[in-house]
Formats: sequence, C-alpha cells, structure tokens
Amino acid sequence: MNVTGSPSANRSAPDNREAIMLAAERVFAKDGYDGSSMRDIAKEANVSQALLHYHFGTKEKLFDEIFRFRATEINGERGRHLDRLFADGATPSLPQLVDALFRPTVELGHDPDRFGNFFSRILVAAANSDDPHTKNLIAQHYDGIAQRFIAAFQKVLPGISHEDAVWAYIFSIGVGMTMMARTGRSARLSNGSCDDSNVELLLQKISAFVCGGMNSLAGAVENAVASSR
Amino acid sequence: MNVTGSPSANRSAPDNREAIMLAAERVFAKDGYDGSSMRDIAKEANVSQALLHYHFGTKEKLFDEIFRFRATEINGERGRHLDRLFADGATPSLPQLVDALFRPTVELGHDPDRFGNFFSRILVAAANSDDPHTKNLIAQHYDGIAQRFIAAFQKVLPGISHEDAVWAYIFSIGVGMTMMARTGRSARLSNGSCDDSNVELLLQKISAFVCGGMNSLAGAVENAVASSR
DNA sequence: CTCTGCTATTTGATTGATCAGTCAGGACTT
DNA sequence: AAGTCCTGACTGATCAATCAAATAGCAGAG
Repeated sequence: MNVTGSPSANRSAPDNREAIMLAAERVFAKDGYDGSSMRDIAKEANVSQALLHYHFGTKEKLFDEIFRFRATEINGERGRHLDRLFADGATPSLPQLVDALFRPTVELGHDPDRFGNFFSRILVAAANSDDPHTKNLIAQHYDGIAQRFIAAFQKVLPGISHEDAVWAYIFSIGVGMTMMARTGRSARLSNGSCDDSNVELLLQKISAFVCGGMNSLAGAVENAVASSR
Repeated sequence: MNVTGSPSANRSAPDNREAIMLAAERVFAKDGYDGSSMRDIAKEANVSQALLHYHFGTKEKLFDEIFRFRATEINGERGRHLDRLFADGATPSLPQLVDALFRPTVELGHDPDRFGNFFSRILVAAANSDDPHTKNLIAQHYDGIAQRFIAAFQKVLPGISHEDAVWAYIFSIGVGMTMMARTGRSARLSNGSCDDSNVELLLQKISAFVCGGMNSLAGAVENAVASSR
C-alpha cells in the first residue's frame, strides 16, 4: 500500500494519485459504489478527502477513471490474444477462444505485482447494474471487444447464427461472472472441496462448461425444444 | 399501486404494509440497497417515512423481509417442481431439471397478477455481493434448494462427480443471472435481434447452453485440458 | 344507540450522523 | 515568484431513525 518506504512522507507528489485509485478500487470492490464514501477512500489511501476532489473532481469521475484504466488494460490484452489466435489466417480452437475471453481478467486479479482481484468485483457489479451511466460504461469499454469475440465465435462454430453467437457470448460472460464474484459459495455448497481461488482449475472447469454450452447452442435445436415442461 | 379505488383514502389499515414492501422492492431493484433511501421508498408507497420504521424497524429488516418473502415463494415452487419430477422413483431429463431451476424465478417476474421482475434484480445483486449479511441471506434461503438441485444433477448425469455437480450448479446460476439482470445488452450487441424480454425463447436458449455445458463437464476431461493456451 | 376507553396505525417535526463537494491558504519544487 | 500538490475547516444536503401527538376501529358499558 505504502509504495515508498518512508512512513509519514507523502512528499513524493505524483504517487498519491495512483494510491487513491488503488485505495478506491479496494473500497468500491468491497462496498459498492453507493456503499463507498469519499471519506472511507481517503482514509484507505492515507490522504485528505479534499485531495480526492483535487485529483478527480467527483466521486463519479474517480470511479470512471478506475473503470477506464482497468478495462483498457484487460481488453487490450484480450485483443492481443485474438490477434495472435487469428494471425496469418489461422482458425483457433474454441477452448483457445474461451481462454482468451477469460484469462486476462483472471490474471489481473492474481498477478502478485498488481493488486488483488478487486476490479473483478467492480466489473461484476457494473455488468449487472441497471443504472444508465454504469450501463454506458460497459457499452463504451466492453462492447467493442464483445463484437470481436462474437465474430470469432461465428468463425469457430460455422453453423451458428449471429443471434446464437450473441447469446453464447452473453451466457459465457455470465459463467465468468461467477468466477469473478468470488463469493465462496462453491466452497460452502461442497463442504470445502470446490475452491474458487484455484484459478487454473477453475478456468478448466469453466472452459469445459462454456465450450459444451456453445457447441450445444450451435448444433442442437433438439436439445432446447425438449425443455418446455 | 392504489389497491382500493378511492383516491386519497389510506383508510384501509393493513394494506400499507404490503404497499411498502412492493414499493421498496421496486426502489431496491432500481437503485440497489445502498442507493435507495427510506425517503424514496416512502414517497413511492405514498406513506410517511416514519411508517416504514413502524412496520419494519430498520431499512435492513425491510430488505430482509422482502428477500425472505420472495425467496420462500420462489424456492417453494422450485421444490414442488423437484418433488413432481422425482415422484414415484422417476428420473427426469436434464432439460426438465434445468427448467425447474429457472422457471419459477422467471415466472414470478412475468406473472401479470404479481408485480414486475423487480425481485430478479435484487437477487442478482445479492448473489454477487461481498457483504457478509447479504451472503448470509443467500446461504439461508438458497443453499438448501441448491443442495437438492446438485443431488438431482448427480442422479441425471450418473458419471459426474459431486464437485463437478457443484460447479455445474454454480455456472448454471451464473447463466441464469444474465437473464434476470435484464440489462438489454443482448439487444445492443445484436442490433435488436436478441430480445431478452422474450422469456420463453430465452429459456430455450439458456436450456440448450446449460444442458450442453453440464454434459460437457460431466463427460469430457478432454475438452477442458486442451484449454491451457 | 351512544358514550368511553383501548389498541393499532399513521404522521409531522426533529435528531445527530454522515454525505459529496468547496475554499482559502500552506508547503514544497523549480 | 510561479505553479503544483495538499490539507483543515467548512457548507448545505441528505441520511436512517425517533418521538409525541393525532386518528381510526373496535370493544364493552350504560
């Protein structure tokens, strides 16, 4: 948290801006946007509340800046994964595509050089929000890369319609959310044997589920129709 | 909203308690727990703010009461579905099981006699929350029926391990959340052709995806292992 | 049929706490 | 001296919760 070693010294100027963003990310992740106060964030960052307004203006702009920063980081990485997978006219496998979809978000949360999986929680809350401003954030930062993945799904699953590719994307994101939310519910429901902090295993499980789901959605009408009770 | 026909008459006493719960459900669904104020709820219910505290004590108790009421309603119905499917030692199909999992929540949101799909939004927020009290609400009202569904999955997919049945449940709920959140994102990503308000179609798509995912998780190690980039 | 007291319901007014945001000025750097 | 960074003190608004007092419905007594 204290980036420099010095105990009381806030004298290195530009560090505080980043410290505020990291502190705010933690507080927003824990308490949600409305549940977080500028006071709490200031205390977590060890600066005065006024400094938050000096650097970011308003609470909303502070939140937006965190969201923009992380989303750019994550989706840049996701885009580079896609570039690599489709380089030289290659066609990747579905599991490779699914891996590109989830790994960057997951790895941000587990890079020991970077900080906790706090943004994942913020993202989950934002993705399910009804607030127009929050929806707009998602649209602005995530719809572009979503379209790339949807198009990629159509290439990898030749039979699938565009509509079903959109559903496949939406549903897959829903599965990924359960991983990002990290509520510990899987451990509770399995008496401890399902550990949602073992990311590599979790990615394997998710990949199996999501790939199976997509294939089923792409290929099988028969499966779906039988579902009407 | 005004249950009696009379315009200014709040003269029928016991109705206000229910009116407050319905109004609070709407407000909580729209603005979230922390984003909602007792003032707003009182205004929405056309009663004084003090009456909310008279009937429910605190904001938290009001929320808990709504959650308890709806969860009991939904999970009672889900339990009855399970009873019917397994009556006389029968073994249902996987799509039937998935239908029992999602339909009660969805139909609560679309019964014209009842009110909007407001609770779905509350549920989505609660399911992804990190707050201990909210987690406890989920555990208290949803873990029991979850265990029943997990056991049912194991019966319908004989090869599946208990752990994978837990993952299957968790992931399926994640997919269902995308339906309950109703953010309109699918319409945006598909230029309007994917409508998340056509519930029967949506249930079919979800059933196809979830059943495929479960089958894949149950049967295939080979699918998963290939996923490591 | 009316008067009287009892309980449940409802409200306006108010409390102290907390909220996001402002501002004048201090301190450090160049 | 100019500019950036930073803070303590403050503002008005809004928050959940409280409370005394008003009202309605209903009981039994006369």
